Amino acid sequence: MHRLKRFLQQKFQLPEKDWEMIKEYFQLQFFKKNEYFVREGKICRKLAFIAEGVMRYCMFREDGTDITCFFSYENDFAGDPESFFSQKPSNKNMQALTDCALITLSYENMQIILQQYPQVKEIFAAIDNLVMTKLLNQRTSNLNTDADSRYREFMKEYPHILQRVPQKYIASFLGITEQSLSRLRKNI
Amino acid sequence: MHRLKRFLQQKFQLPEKDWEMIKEYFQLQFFKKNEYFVREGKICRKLAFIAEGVMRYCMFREDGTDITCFFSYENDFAGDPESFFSQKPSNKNMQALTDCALITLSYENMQIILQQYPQVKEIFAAIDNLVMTKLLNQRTSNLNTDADSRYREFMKEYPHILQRVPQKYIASFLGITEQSLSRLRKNI
DNA sequence: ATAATTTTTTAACAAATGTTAAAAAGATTT
DNA sequence: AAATCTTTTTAACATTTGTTAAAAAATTAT
Repeated sequence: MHRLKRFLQQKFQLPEKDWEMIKEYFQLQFFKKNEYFVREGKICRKLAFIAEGVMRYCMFREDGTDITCFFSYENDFAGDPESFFSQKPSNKNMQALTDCALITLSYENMQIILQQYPQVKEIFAAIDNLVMTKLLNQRTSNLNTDADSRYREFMKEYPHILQRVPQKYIASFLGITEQSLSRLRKNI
Repeated sequence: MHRLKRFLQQKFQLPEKDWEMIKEYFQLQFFKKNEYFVREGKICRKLAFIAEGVMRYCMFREDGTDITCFFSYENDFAGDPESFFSQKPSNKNMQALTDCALITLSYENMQIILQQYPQVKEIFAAIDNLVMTKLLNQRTSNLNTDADSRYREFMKEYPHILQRVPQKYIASFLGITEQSLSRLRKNI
């Protein structure tokens, strides 16, 4: 819990007393490696702050290929905003790649917070912006270069993830096969 | 102007009287084909609603390659949110690909609206969500398939854009060269 | 209309990545 | 510790995409 508090205070100057008011609406939940936090076809009923662990946002194509859209780890958010805010079934999955500690907020509790403590709306909006910016930059960074450069950039940008997740997921994130990734790693 | 009004009313149920109050803060601006709305290194001082035209969000690599991150057209938004909200220089460009009619909102005017008409905040937040969702799905759709499938998916998803912009931009959006795109188009 | 510029196509060859299959290495369970 | 399962590497060959250069087609400017 303490991690979320520190994050909100440092990044968004959430006042101590506001934290005291809203903290009871959050719940600390643990997910084992490979468990799913969001499932295709089901409604995403909670958003989460990742206190500990690495997760991936992924899709499964009809032909069986498994695509990692992106990774999230400590101090980032998890969940499918599209499904969460609309409370309609998600078309994506979010999976824990390590044992994870998530601080979750249910849809109902979010409603309560927004109604009772409207000053917190600004923070929710700021988080939205943060996530949007992350998405914008991610799309940007790995386009139009060969797999080798993409992997080098990945190593620079996400050194923390590199050690903690199987290469197959990194490969699918980069848009190549695990064999290709293994091959290009030889030349580095 | 009328297009923005209709959009906000239909999508977000903006009340007529709210529109009457805020409309004076927007400005109708025209951009000629190939002109830039956002420039790398400059602060994005306005956000825009695209009333007419097609734009692209792009980057120029040091090696001279020109990357199209994505396209936007009628009823979508334009501008670099990261630069706009932080009022720091942008690292991206937004270029008109056809003659465009934009309904713009300056940073100063946004501040005024948010202060004087706080009920509009919800709509701004909803727009943020809309943009985020678009970004999420875009990242998702064109990963881990060959260029041919990506192009076919692009045709399905963005039939409007197809006819209106040079193929080289579509190629750079798909992550291939214009020659490769031309080649695969032969087989369709 | 003509000229100039930009965009699209074509082709031959090079380089990168996919596919398949198998072995090796590493991790996890019994 | 052994057995099982998962991940990573390797290799040969096929396919896709990039590169270079040039011509053709389309668009824009004079």
